[in-house]
Amino acid sequence: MSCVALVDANNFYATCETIFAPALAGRPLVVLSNNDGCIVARSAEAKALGIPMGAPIHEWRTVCADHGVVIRSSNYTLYGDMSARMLSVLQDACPRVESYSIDESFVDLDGVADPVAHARQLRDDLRRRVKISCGIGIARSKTLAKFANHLAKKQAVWDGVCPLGNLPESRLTALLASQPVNTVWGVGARLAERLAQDRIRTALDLRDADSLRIRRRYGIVLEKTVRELNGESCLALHEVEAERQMILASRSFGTVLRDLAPIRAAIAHHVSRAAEKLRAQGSLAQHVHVMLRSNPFRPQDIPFRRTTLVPLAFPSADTMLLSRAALAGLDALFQPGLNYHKCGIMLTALVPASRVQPDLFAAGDSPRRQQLMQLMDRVNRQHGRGTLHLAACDLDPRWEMRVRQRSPRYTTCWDELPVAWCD
DNA sequence: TCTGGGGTCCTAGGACCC
DNA sequence: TCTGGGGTCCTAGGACCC
Repeated sequence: MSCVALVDANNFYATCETIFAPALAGRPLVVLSNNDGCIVARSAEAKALGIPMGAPIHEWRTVCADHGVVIRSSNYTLYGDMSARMLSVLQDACPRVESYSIDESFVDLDGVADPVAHARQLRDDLRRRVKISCGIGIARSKTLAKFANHLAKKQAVWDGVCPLGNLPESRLTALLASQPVNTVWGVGARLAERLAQDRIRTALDLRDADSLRIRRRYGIVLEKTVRELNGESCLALHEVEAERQMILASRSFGTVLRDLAPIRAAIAHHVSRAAEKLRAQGSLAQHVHVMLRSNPFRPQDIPFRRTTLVPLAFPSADTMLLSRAALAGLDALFQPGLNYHKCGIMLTALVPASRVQPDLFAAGDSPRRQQLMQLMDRVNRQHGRGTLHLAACDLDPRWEMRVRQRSPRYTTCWDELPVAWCD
């Protein structure tokens, strides 16, 4: 792979919100995280108001009110569906595509006669067919393609497509020198701080650093980054999504909880979601971890943050069995008298269901229960998530998160289809 | 009042084995 | 006086990503 493109949607969640509500286009808009807590996406107009990524919304309510900012809860059903549409447009045009995140894909352009023309065509297709505008970076390695994409979005001169490979060396050097080291993929705030002590402050400094020294001081991951910045492709394109090594389901509560009952209902709910994912990838879990914690941002609360591991007697994907294990773990963790804020479960030590031999003595999931799980998954796929669920999930709804301003699920829910005209 | 969720990979250190 | 060395496996924690 010596020519790779990164296609990345601009303001993806914010754009999704405007596609079926065109009256919102051109207005400042922010999308909130789960539980309506933080700002996780902003339209260009909201960015122009100085509203930062990741800020808690309550600190920005006044600014939003003063400037008529539209506030939306996140609608992952809608974003997931728009993401699938983007991916299918890319796959129509390119044989080798890696879906890297909900709004980004790597595309192999090796052997394409005119990669820039190809990228421009892709960009037009996405705009026409999905109404999403993208930036595209093209380079010799994934890390450089990410860097190019960053430039394509940030600097208007590129008109959305930045091909690093076509530039004279002096221009590339100047571009790398113009960007701080933390704009490089894989360099976060912590690493940037440490690198600065070694006088590595720009992307160029990192590219020109001694890779052996980087390996000794920072590890093998950053060494690969350095080599990638030098145009050596070290990170392969992953066309098929790998099976998950762990499956996590957690949520903060809509309100502070002190009782065990609603937390038990939450855990049963999280196990159900995780077990569904587990069965979807054809795996069994051997360990269930349960997590329970207080709100770290409330200094008046007694800090609490604990995890417990419940090993299973045999690998399983049975919601009821996993749930029983998780609830036992929760009961062991729970202490009366504390304010709780979030709980979750994690399934680990996953093995492919096909590889587990049924043991004569240690029983596995019984065939009848496997059939029941298959039926449950089928019903929930056809009639909506949660149609068939454990009674334990219903016992106490006080844990449920806040979703005050979610837009309709325009593309995946019959009752919420957009109305084009009416009498 | 109010601060997300779901992943990956690497490393260090301890237990254990021969 | 003096107490090995190399390997594996597991876990916890840290850093990163979107």
